[in-house]
Amino acid sequence: MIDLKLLRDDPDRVRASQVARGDDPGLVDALLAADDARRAAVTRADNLRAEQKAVSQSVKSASAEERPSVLEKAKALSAEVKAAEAAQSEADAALRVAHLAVPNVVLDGVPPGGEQDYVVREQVGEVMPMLFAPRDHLDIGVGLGAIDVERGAKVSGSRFAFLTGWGALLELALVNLAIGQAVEAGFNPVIAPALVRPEAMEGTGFLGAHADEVYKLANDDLYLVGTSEVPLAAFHSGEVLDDLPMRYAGFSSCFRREAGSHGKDTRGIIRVHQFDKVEMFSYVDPADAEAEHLRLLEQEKAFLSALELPFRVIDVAAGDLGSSAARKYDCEAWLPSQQRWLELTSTSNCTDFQARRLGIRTRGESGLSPVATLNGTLCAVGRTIAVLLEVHQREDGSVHVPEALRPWLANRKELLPQ
RNA sequence: GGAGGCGUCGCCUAGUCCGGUCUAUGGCGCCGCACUGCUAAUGCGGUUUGGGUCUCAAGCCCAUCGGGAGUUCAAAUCUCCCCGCCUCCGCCA
Repeated sequence: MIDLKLLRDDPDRVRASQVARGDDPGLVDALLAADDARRAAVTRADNLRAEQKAVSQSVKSASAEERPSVLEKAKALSAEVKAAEAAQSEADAALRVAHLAVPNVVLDGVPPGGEQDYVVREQVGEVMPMLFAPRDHLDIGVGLGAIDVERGAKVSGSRFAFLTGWGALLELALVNLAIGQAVEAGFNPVIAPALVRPEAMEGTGFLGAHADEVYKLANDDLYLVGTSEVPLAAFHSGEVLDDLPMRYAGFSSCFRREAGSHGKDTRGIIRVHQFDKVEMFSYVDPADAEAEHLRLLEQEKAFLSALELPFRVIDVAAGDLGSSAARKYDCEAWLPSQQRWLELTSTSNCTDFQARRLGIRTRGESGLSPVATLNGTLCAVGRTIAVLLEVHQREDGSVHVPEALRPWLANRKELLPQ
């Protein structure tokens, strides 16, 4: 939720943000109107309550002959208060709807426009031309006995896979490498629940426009998380944090319905319903948010570099940001089989937008105020395995093992087809 | 799954039986001031959070006793539902 004070003081800035996102600036005026209406309703109800309270308190001290008329007056006021309170809760609800409809205000420098309007910040590593026709990760993975999508489909349906043998060990190696790097960098490691209550899902904004993406367990009123950003953000909900910054690296399984992506990335394990992920999450003072964002990006770059993968960093355009994000950087690795860049990590600066909704505050000079929250992928395992296999493949079907992963892979320098 | 107990403004706690005196008691901690070579001790004052009003300052007003609904002129207190924690029983990797 955006800061209503900012909205009242500088509505043009919020309108400009909407325009940059390709979103409706009219939502800003609707929110302003809802805010006005609510304040009017609150003032009216407050005043009536004050009056009622006074009369009500005089009931006890009233003399026997006064009492009936005082009681009558109190009853009449009580009914008025009831009506005013109903009007107030209606106005509250209307404000909430209008408030939730306005996404975070984008930061200065974010490229305007849609999905295609990203700006490439840098490229790390070179895309080496393959001297043979590259195979895709599924072919390679099947050859290694590392990926089994047929049995995945038999047991769980399409977009599910088994990781077996070297595939299973690769996952554990990646997770170990990622968690180790994060701990080294001062992140507190966390194994997070993958099932959360509605409030956690709502508070992080995942039941908005993308509610279709989320698995729900209706019998238990619980949701399966699509990322450990959800439990990590909700971790401190409703709390006052005195020791900022706080940094976490959470490991969890992630579940996505992929409702809107029929026919997209259907082959292999690039887009599946269940995968594991190591996610960084930071709570910081809002003044430090942009610096922290770059810090998360550096962690992602260091991790991909350790895997010896060529990648580029893009500054995602305003229209392609999630509603909570004020800025987002993606790292995209080169996928040889498709000759394209594939998103491997994504880091978002949510400023105080998410924290306001979750009630996560810190003590400042002028009392309590929301913190800033930031999240970033350190390693989305399945997709990273896919890219690793493709980039490090050799003509004979063997796969080079980056040095950083070898401690967990029996010190192998290469994986050989079965 | 069954039975019982508990939840008060940072922490602990009084109040709940029997509705109005609760503008929620006291202690600890914290902040300010006084006293004092320094510290400590002592004394005095302050210390929930959110919202409204406003010269966005003081002040004033409203709400807030785990959450919600209800009864009532009036609810921390009575009723119902929900959530969480604890104890015991059952089941279980």
